Amino acid sequence: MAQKNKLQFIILGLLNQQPLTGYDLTKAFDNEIGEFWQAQHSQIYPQLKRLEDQGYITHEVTISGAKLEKKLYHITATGAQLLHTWISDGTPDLTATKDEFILKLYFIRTSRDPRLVPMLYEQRRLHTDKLAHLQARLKMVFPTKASQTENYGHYLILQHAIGREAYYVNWLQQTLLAIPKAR
Amino acid sequence: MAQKNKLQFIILGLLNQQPLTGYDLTKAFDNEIGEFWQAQHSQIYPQLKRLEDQGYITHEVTISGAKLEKKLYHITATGAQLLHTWISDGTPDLTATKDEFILKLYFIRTSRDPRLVPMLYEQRRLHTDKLAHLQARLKMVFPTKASQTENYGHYLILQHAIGREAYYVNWLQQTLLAIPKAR
DNA sequence: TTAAAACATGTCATTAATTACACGTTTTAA
DNA sequence: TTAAAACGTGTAATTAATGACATGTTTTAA
Repeated sequence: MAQKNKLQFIILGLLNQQPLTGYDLTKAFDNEIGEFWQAQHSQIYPQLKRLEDQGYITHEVTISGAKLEKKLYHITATGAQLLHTWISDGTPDLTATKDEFILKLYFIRTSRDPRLVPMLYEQRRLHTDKLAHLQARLKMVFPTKASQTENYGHYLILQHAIGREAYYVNWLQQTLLAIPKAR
Repeated sequence: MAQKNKLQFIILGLLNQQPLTGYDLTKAFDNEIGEFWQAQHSQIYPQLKRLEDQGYITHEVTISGAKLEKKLYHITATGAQLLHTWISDGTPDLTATKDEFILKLYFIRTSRDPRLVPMLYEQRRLHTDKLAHLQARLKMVFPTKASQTENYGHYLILQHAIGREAYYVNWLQQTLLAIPKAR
């Protein structure tokens, strides 16, 4: 079942909150949703066309300034229904995380491999930075209890991502400590 | 830089351990390496041809039984060099995990959404099963201290995957407990 | 002995995704 | 005032990946 085109559901999910242009949707992937999903505008515009052909969204043209045409997309009732169905349906496939570092590690045969320790150091630095970044985001996006309740799912996944990174950093640390001091 | 064709490196990594046929490589994705990376034979055979065209591998034909031809692939010196370079090079891109459940969660706005609790239960069941599966694998594949040392990288990533799943299950559990009892 | 399962190797069609190409408008700051 | 940055919408070429199509051999177990 391939990647099952999740982009269509992300677009529907975002349009379900408010009408947006293709450009707005593209920006959304640079901001919050970009933390855990990526898409380029070259993928978004054709997908908008397909969703509209299928009747899941519609658009109205608005003029910005003197003549710049913007297409503001709205979700339709059937689109909202499709979104609801997707969320309600089971999610039984735990997609294996394609982590390139983990893949490389698989080919390291012994703890004496000189490439191992530098690899672990690099990853510890990267994941420590990522953790700090996510913690800063949580503080910025959800500063109050009320804000957490207002957008509960988003709050949960940010929290989850922080916990995941914290685990990753901790595992790297423990692994570094467990490696015999060479020679 | 797209997906950067990691399959080629996986093939090189496996051939670096011992000569294998396309079929053997396909099987490897059903077993150990399949825990964290997927590939079908329809992707593997063309990739073998490309790697051979580029001089990174060669093959010899052997006859199995009366006339069944098997192509046994070997890594070349330049292939081994390419593999080494890939492993030694930095791995600075932390690929965002495309977890469909997390994506759905993003669109859940409040803790009273009736879809939320069933979703969390399903994921808890799935990740609990996955955790048990990985723990069983660890016991089976690495029963002794010696076996862990013999294939250290593989041991590390299995351990890592177990820790990751344990964290996931724990987070789901905590999240379920934190949700107000409705109504 | 015979049928199913496993072994073995390929191609083709389609979809998903990235990068690059392409064009034009509006706003903002030097 | 003018140039850069941001806004805004598309297409084309290429690559990666899946699922289906296609064919044949060998081994194993009923």
